[in-house]
Amino acid sequence: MKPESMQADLIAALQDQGLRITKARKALVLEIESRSGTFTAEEISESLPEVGRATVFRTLKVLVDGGTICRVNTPLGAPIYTRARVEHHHHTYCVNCADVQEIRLSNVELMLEPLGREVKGQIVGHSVDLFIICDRCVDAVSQA
Amino acid sequence: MKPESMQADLIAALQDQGLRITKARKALVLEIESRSGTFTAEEISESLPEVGRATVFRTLKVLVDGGTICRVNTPLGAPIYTRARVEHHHHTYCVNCADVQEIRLSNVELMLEPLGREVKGQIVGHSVDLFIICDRCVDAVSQA
DNA sequence: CTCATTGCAAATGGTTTGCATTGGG
DNA sequence: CCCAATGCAAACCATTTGCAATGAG
Repeated sequence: MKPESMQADLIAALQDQGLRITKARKALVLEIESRSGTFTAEEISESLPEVGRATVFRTLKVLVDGGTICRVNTPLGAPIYTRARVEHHHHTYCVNCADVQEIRLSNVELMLEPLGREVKGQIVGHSVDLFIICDRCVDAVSQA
Repeated sequence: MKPESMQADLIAALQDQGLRITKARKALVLEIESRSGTFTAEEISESLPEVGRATVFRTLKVLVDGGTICRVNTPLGAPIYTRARVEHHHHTYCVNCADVQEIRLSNVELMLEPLGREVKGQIVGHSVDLFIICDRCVDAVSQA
């Protein structure tokens, strides 16, 4: 598993969308790959001063449209992005420290199915996000 | 069920939070009551030119904090507000016309319970939103 | 070569803040 | 009376857009 193979899919995704592989896009993909967890447009932009702000947003949008990364709207502040490692997943959002974790809830899809019957119209997707107080914060709070 | 009684709870909610009943807040509550479905801060502000923009936002926030209205973040554009008629509920969001409907999914709470075991940290809330193509839009699309 | 893509800077949309003024209790 | 709440305008933040310059294919 060479470092190149890690980003191959992201680059491939761009090509699949008929997009050019430019210096800026390569830098962005590399930057995203280098991050383990979640990130914001702002953070990426800060790390890549040589890439214009607008291009960061434009490229993030393209990646989201291509399904390779995933945007999570947070109640306050800017949306958070995560690599879409799994086909479909959900998130936990710590209401205290705003940390977002990507999780795979094993049977959400299954359970959602019966709900469809209660809904008028065609379900095309869903968002199941859990607001939590993460372990770190629970500890911090209980000590205060 | 006099019109006054309709807004009593909203006014009461303000008082419960130790807030003053001012002209601006009365106007806002009345305006919210007059709307059947969902609304945006912008719409309220337009309908009440005598109330300052900032006050609209300040008051909406207060009402959200008080739990009497509910803010739904939409993927694009400004958040949408709905009266929180039921203790807890969810939303359908039409990806085509952006219409938001408040729905009560009978067994969401039940089904979320087992999911808690998969999650580290304390669950304090959740957001289950369904992205749909509403009846109106399904019709429109199929005719095109 | 040519057109997609870029960087920049200015514009935008939604919301917040500072501050002097007003008015509810 | 006093301080919470207001209106206004300016500030703010994240994001988008217009446009001329660049560079990938």
